[in-house]
Amino acid sequence: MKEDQPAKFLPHRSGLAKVLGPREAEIMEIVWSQGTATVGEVQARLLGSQPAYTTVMTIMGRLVRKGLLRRSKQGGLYSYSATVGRGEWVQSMVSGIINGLFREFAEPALVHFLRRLEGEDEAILAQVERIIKERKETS
Amino acid sequence: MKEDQPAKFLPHRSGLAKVLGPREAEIMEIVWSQGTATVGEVQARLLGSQPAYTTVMTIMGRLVRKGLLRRSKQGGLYSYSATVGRGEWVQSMVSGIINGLFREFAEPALVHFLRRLEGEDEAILAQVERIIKERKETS
DNA sequence: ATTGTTTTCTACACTTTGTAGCAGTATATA
DNA sequence: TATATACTGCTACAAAGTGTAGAAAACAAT
Repeated sequence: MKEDQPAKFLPHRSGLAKVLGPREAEIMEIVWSQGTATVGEVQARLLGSQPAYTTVMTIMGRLVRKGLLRRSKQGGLYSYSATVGRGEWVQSMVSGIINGLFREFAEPALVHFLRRLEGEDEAILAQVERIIKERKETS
Repeated sequence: MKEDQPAKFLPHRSGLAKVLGPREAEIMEIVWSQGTATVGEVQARLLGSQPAYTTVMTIMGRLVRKGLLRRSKQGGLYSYSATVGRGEWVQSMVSGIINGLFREFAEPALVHFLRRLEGEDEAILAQVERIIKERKETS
């Protein structure tokens, strides 16, 4: 699994907007849900505050530049699709952030993780136990 | 412990510049190391690319606005000091990021955390074991 | 009071993101 | 084929955050 190391993480925002602009996030969600989409289709799905067609195009162009979308001519007009699946992308984004955190703030990060761990449910604690056990046997 | 929820986290930068501007970070480090500092003192310590006095002042003023510094008149000129200690600030900053991560991406965050855990040293694993044991006894 | 330092205020550049217009090209349909 | 419609490329602008610094006002020390 690649670790994408997103440019920024904004803890106070919600969803993917923690990492992308709110519009960018909205558009990625639409493309992921459709698998493939044209600018027009995306615009049509932006029900609430529907931005101009060209606005959607600009943003999608930027997403291509950022490597999140790819596009190919499909009978005269472009068809956009995500370069990686949503789950995969989220996982590598999250991993990148955690690694960035540990790279410089390992101790406080661990402190907080462990504190959170105390509140996790049984199944997860069991999994953690298993990891530790395996490590013991290996070393 | 408060959780400050920093506005942004930039995994690719180093040190506090992951959360503050590079200059802002540099200045905070100086203030933390001195305990208390004037604009002039901070400027004097910015050895490499020494910015103008007023540049330092602008940045320190912004840090006051952000709540990281506080200042008080000390015989005619301002004396700046951090509102919280470095360790404390780092801890709450890191906690805020991790919480922000878990709030929406709990599963991938946990996945990655556990994967990291496999590489941690004995002492930490022992600590994790203890946490789990305590939890078992409590419930 | 004159000089030198500090502070306040203001300004500007650059980047990212959201916004959109205009002009040109391609498609479709009469 | 000609014209309407849709799409694309390019350009532009605003707002926020950050780094930069000057001008002018306030203040301290001699």
